[in-house]
Amino acid sequence: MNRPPVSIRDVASMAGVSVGTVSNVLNRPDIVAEATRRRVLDAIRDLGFVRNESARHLRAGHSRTIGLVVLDVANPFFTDVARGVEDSANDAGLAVILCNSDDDPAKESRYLDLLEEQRVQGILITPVATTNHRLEQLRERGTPIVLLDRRATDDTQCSVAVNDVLGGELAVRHLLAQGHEHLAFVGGPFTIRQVQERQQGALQAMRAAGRDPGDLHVVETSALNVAAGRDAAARLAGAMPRPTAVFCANDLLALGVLQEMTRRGVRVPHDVAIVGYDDIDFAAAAAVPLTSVRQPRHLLGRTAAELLIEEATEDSSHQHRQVVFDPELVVRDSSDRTIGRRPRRRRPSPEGAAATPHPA
Amino acid sequence: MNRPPVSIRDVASMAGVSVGTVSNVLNRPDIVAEATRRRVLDAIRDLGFVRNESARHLRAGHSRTIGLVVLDVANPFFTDVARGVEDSANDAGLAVILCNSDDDPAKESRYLDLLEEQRVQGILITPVATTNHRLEQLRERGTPIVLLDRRATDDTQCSVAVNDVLGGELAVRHLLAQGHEHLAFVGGPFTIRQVQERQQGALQAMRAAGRDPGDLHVVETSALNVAAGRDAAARLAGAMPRPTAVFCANDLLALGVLQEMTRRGVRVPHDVAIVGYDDIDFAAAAAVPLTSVRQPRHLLGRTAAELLIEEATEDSSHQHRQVVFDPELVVRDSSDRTIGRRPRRRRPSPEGAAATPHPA
DNA sequence: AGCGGTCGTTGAAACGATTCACCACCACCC
DNA sequence: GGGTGGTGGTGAATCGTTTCAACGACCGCT
Repeated sequence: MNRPPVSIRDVASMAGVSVGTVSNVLNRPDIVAEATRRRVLDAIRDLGFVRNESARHLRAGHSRTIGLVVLDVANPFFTDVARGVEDSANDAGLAVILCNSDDDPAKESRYLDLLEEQRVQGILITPVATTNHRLEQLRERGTPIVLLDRRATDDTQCSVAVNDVLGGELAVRHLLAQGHEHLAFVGGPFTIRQVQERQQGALQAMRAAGRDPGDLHVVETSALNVAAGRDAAARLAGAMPRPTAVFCANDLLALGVLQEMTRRGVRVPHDVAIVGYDDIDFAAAAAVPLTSVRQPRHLLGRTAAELLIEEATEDSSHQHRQVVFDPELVVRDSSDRTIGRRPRRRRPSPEGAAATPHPA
Repeated sequence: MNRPPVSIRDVASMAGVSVGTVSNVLNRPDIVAEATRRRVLDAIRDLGFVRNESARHLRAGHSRTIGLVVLDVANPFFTDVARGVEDSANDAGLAVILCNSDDDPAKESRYLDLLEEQRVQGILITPVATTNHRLEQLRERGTPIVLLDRRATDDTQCSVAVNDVLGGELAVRHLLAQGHEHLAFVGGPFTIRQVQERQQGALQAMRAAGRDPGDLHVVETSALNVAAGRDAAARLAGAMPRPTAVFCANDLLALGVLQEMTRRGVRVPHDVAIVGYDDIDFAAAAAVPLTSVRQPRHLLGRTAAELLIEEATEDSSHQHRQVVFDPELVVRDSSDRTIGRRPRRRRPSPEGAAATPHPA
């Protein structure tokens, strides 16, 4: 069953050439004579020879892998980011080592050790804490690092993030343009940077429209899930004046608000408009398709990986960049005042994307 | 910035010992005298020495990584499985290299090459095709392979899967127990094994209850998404007699059915009961919380990784095993006939689990 | 014939850690 | 003093590949 491993030396002796020639066939086939090359390739095939990457990399000094450290792959955000990273790495012939820090600094640190021992070409990371001695150290020792979904505070490193303030602005600007007077923001806890920035964007949009930011009815939630959304909607329903438009810090909250409003007989979007954030698959598939702010997650991952690869390949001529992507507003029925005044449009079903290619 | 890499040799000369001793400090610290050990450890710290895994593995003959090849990590099913794999690998001190085959045999093959070159300890894979020459070859050359979410046809390999027939049986048995007479199955296309097996389970449950399997009203869909579910519901609404219970091949279909039924004024669960499959996060958070069949996804990944590690570690005494997990029925409002006849229970909110820990 | 230039191939020296046979040293005891 | 044992450390060989100086063969040119 377990045949002895076959090395370049075995190939060489079978083909009647030196190991150097075999290596040339593998790496610079053009400089080897046609006949020799064929003999070597035949031997490789017959013996089932497979290159040993460890040996290659020992010589090269670094491996053909990059590390990806995220808070949790089970989170759809990171899932899409990971896809982007992988696609990009794949194009460059690199493998991706995936690590979940679970928001735990100790676990993060262990994974960084592991990646450094693997001599990865570079590391993409959403660090648990903002300042991180281990990361500094890694960078000093020559491992390129790119921050994911975090903005670098100085220009000694690359980072890739999405502009959450703009996202909040887009949402509220849209609601104001629809003629809404009484707006609410639902989100929390405010210790989360994203929640804060999205609210900040909402306030900016108010100001820009000449409205008093104090008019924004803020409902702080204890979490970012559907249940919290339902609670928030219950609180909003009793408010005077009742807001006619609600911007939620994420889609789960928005779905909760939608459910509770519907249950209370408040019609969406006729009586109240709702805008969510993240554009998760279910936003489009909800009972009332949800307007939402979409982040270019796949692109985020892709770009981060490209920056990393560039930094790892370029010979110290690399210019660090802090890329910030703009999110995009996807308008659907939940915030569309024209609904009901004209025939219901069946948009080209976006939920096709929500299909599970694998049904399990 | 880029300091020269520091090797075990540098450590040795700084500590005034031989490289062998440094290696001993790293691998068998107990056989080194206290004083020497401390001197070596100090040198390691001062120089910032980091072991080179490539070199270790070149000697060892295999690396401390395992490969995970799935159809698509963006699919929540595989996301959870991947988490399980990673947790397990982490316990064993192994790193996971993540690969998406995208259901493309060519891409799968490329990744298998890459993993073999990395001399991974083993590979966990959901193969695109059922028979796969590359996999045979890999196994013959000594790389342990464990099939994920596929049942091995012979006992020359390990596999880990979930019993889809039983899942279908559980769903329909439950609906029959609730006293439903007219049942429907919604799912498709039937080329998908999971769809087929879930239907088969449904039929078995009918037979076991002494019912004519022909009574099951089957609606084949073209896809497994929300839109297809809505279409199926439209078709069901016109059927005579109209089924009072619908079992859907996955949750997206079920949510589509739920939406369309509600839109048509058909009340769930009063007029029609619905059972889905997969227990995705949104099942619990839907307008009417959805009864669903839950698969132990995390456990699936964990177990697969454990089998793989066992096979890779044990010295040929390994017994191949085909593990099949049983799914579990999670009953919620959508199939609960008692709803409305008694005060609405707010169950301990399961959608807490649906929170995005990372809000982005 | 002698020279310079290609072309194709060779062989050995790296890369960095591990392993193992072997040695130096000391202690102890007959 | 010579044998025995134990402790602690050494140094060379090894893993499989890449790289590069060097070399032989051959050709064309003077």
